[in-house]
Amino acid sequence: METRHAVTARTSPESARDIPEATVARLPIYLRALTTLSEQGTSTCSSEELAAAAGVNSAKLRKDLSYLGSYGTRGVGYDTDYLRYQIAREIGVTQDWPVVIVGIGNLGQALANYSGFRSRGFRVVALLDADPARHEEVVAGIDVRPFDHLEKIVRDHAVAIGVIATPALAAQDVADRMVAFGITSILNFAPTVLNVPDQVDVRKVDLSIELQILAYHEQRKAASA
Amino acid sequence: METRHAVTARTSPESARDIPEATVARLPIYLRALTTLSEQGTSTCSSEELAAAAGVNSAKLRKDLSYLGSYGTRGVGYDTDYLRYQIAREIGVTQDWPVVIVGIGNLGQALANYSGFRSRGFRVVALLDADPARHEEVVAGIDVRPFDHLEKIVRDHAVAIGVIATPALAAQDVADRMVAFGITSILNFAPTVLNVPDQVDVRKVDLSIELQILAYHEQRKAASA
DNA sequence: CTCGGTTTGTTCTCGCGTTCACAAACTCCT
DNA sequence: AGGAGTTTGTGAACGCGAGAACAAACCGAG
Ligand SMILES: NC(=O)c1ccc[n+]([C@@H]2O[C@H](COP(=O)([O-])OP(=O)(O)OC[C@H]3O[C@@H](n4cnc5c(N)ncnc54)[C@H](O)[C@@H]3O)[C@@H](O)[C@H]2O)c1
Ligand SMILES: NC(=O)c1ccc[n+]([C@@H]2O[C@H](COP(=O)([O-])OP(=O)(O)OC[C@H]3O[C@@H](n4cnc5c(N)ncnc54)[C@H](O)[C@@H]3O)[C@@H](O)[C@H]2O)c1
Repeated sequence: METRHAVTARTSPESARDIPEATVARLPIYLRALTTLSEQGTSTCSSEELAAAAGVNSAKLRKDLSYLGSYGTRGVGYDTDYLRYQIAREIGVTQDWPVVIVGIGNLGQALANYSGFRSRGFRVVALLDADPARHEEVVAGIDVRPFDHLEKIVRDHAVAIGVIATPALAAQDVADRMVAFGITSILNFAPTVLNVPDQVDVRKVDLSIELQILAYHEQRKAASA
Repeated sequence: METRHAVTARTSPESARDIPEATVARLPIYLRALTTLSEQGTSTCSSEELAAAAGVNSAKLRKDLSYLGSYGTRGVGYDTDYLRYQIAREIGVTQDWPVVIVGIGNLGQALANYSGFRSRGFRVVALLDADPARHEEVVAGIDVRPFDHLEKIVRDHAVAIGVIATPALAAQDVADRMVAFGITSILNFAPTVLNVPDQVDVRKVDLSIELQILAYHEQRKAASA
């Protein structure tokens, strides 16, 4: 897990509760589980059912939800759609967030083509690549544009979230410019450590690391056989 | 993070140490940092340098490394290549792991084309897809084959690790078959919770969840401004 | 050989996260 | 209305992880 703990309480009157980071990481899972349940026609669910759908302990689920408020009914459970809305609101995905993707190679194209973002609160407003040869292309109905356009795009669309899918060597530079132009959250797919100011959030997705963790346990299993 | 804690000590004579899960998750980062340092010609590095390259606290790094053994020299630091080898050996990536990818759509193709796996201890031995229309295709020099071939492939290549890049609805079924045929580690990209037996490890990569976590913090920043 | 400077390995403490267990609260049936 | 059954919300206990701090160990100069 990232070295990031409970968000320090900000001095705003509303939404005073600060939610533990571990809980924040699970809220999207609950949201997805609730959506599935809702689509299956379940209008009410107990913490036990929802926990099973989300793959967690029911006590943990209840404690997590208790940070948001008291949205259940004892003896009954939770109203599926109501809870779903409350979680979506807490996460902040009741409205769409504009997102820009930089590096439209193998991975960047797959991301651009992914329909799941839109339905989960995100909208890809631009695809950027440094390679002029790519600027002819249209991916997922969106023009691939030069990286230089980043500043204008961030300004015009009030983009706060950027996705980096460039080679590792370019990633730090891309991140620096994103930060300079006002992006404050970065999702990084390049296998490299990004240095950014404190107020900028970075989350990384590193497939090789995931596989290596699996390999470690796999080796363990083999050794004990 | 997954609900998975320190691996219970297995009763094997060798490699008796069991490494905390949090440390296991960081070892690949150290490995990558060491590779970078080595390529830059650094033959020795202190815990401070390596920690900076890996983006962690130096005390944490030293504690992590101490689980592997005592591979440093006080007053000097660590031999880059020697430590790199020791970590690779501990993770189990001194030899290649055969991997099969199921679901060769947008994402599966990007994964198949990704060269970083090979260099980090993994070898894609097969690409499988249920759609007959794809069986004509060759992706990254590998034939796309029918999903039915899974059993034979797992047997022939002794595959222990499987990657799921199918739609969410198909993922559980794919996982069930993988497990039935002997796969014991799964990397899941489909946005769904997989139910598998205890002895099977599952790690998930869910981009929407990552973005939603960023959105939450982003909303917080906006609220405090 | 000794001493000062450097860096590791480890101990200790603190805080977060998970889980248990139960009182409070609600529904439904009689 | 009352009681049995159900389920939430939370207090408390416990274990793991993070980081500070320091003694032990090593190097090199003199
Ligand atoms: N493909 C995968 O499945 C996969 C898996 C794991 C990690 N990754 C990582 O994701 C990143 C992208 O992988 P990929 O396979 O798509 O690589 P790729 O080479 O196919 O694409 C990289 C793209 O980034 C562009 N680019 C390079 N420098 C740039 C810059 N400074 N600014 C803007 N654009 C720039 C290139 O023109 C290219 O289009 C890499 O860091 C890779 O290690 C990819
Ligand atoms: N593309 C992305 O960037 C992205 C991002 C996040 C998550 N995901 C997830 O990754 C998964 C794949 O995404 P995608 O964009 O590549 O989808 P896709 O539709 O392009 O590809 C899915 C592939 O799986 C194959 N398939 C379907 N059922 C199968 C089965 N039972 N057995 C074997 N193969 C089967 C299909 O034929 C298709 O080729 C989805 O679950 C998606 O939600 C993708």
